Amino acid sequence: MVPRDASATRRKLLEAARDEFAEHGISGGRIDRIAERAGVNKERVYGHFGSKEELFKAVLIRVKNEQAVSLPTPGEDIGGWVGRVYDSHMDDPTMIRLMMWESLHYGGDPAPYEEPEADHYADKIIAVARTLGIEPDDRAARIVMSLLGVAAWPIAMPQTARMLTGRDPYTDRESTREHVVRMANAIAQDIRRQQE
Amino acid sequence: MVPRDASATRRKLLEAARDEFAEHGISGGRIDRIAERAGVNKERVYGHFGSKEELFKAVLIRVKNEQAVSLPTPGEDIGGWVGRVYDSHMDDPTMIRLMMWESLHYGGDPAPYEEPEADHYADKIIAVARTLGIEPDDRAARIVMSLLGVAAWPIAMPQTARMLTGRDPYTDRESTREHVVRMANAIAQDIRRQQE
DNA sequence: AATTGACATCCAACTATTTGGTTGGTTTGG
DNA sequence: CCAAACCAACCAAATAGTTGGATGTCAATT
Repeated sequence: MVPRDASATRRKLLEAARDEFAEHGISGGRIDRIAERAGVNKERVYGHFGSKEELFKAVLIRVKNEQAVSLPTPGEDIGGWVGRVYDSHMDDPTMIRLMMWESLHYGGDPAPYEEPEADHYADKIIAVARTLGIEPDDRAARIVMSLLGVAAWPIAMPQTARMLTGRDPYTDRESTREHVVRMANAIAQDIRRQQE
Repeated sequence: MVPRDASATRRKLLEAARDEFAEHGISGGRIDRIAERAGVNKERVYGHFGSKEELFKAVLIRVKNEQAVSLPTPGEDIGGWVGRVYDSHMDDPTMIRLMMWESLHYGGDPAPYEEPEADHYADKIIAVARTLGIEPDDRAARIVMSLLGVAAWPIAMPQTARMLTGRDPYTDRESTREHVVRMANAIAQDIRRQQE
């Protein structure tokens, strides 16, 4: 029923596509290169996924699921958590790049595969809310969003960072990290203070 | 010496290219469409700019200069300023999209045209530093970067925002705005407190 | 004032190449 | 022997970039 391990081919294609799309986006990504990277014939892309667009979606779904587990979990120390998130993006910007391509491709509209129920971040929201002593509601969700943004922004927009600070955010990694942690702590501090 | 107003053609091309690239990026942007949008022959793109890549750079340079003047100037009220920045991006995401395409295209490396001297944000850094009572140095620059990030993040990453909050950041504009302003004030508050 | 030469602007049509997607046949495991 | 997986070769459409000639503008010349 499953001759010649098709699922392995599928996985190799997904990984190759993940790298290719992270680098070049959906318009710039080349099916030929993906097939070559995967060591598989080009036709297999269409056999498994149907089209370039569908392959792109499949990559995003897979990567988002992976990210749900690979992203550090927040503890008592909000700044420390945001620092770890910063580190993980810095070590491997694949995720951040894919999400930027996704955003640019689908614009403000929901991506066709998005299910609102699939909240990969629910545990993060709960953990942050507990640490901050607030309810895990919309407000907490938005705070998590902004904390993730504070960590990702200098990596997502290195040109802006460079123009503002005059330094390269990659060679200047340590001090950027310290700054990011401080911003996160400032936000956490402010929420805590409002609780009183 | 300048028959048949070439500079007008050039300007029309730049504006058409700005819109096209903001929508589709450099790989997805089509020279034919740009020429058509501008109401000009395709060859004029090459006459004026040489290549697609050069046209993209020309657009970025132009847009960054425009942004330097169109971006609100910070006053006493940091939150209010960040709120206005949020509004301007929300009303017209062209700038934010172009900078995302730029970042993805050139990666961490400096874009070939970047001049470190051209600090379009110097006045913003000075104004923010004054309001916060700190020196207009690296630290102040990084703070401005993060404040701009806080304003732009929900617009740059609507998918993330939606997945986290379960709401559409575009229809949910007002409360997102309030949140962004609060984050900015939290950061400002924290800096001020440290001054004591 | 009219003519003309020089030159820059502009365009329709063309080209070489790339690219997403397809097809027809071959291999492989059950 | 059958169905699914696989592949080499192929195709039509799209696309960045080019070419050769036409058209408009200015300035020098008559």
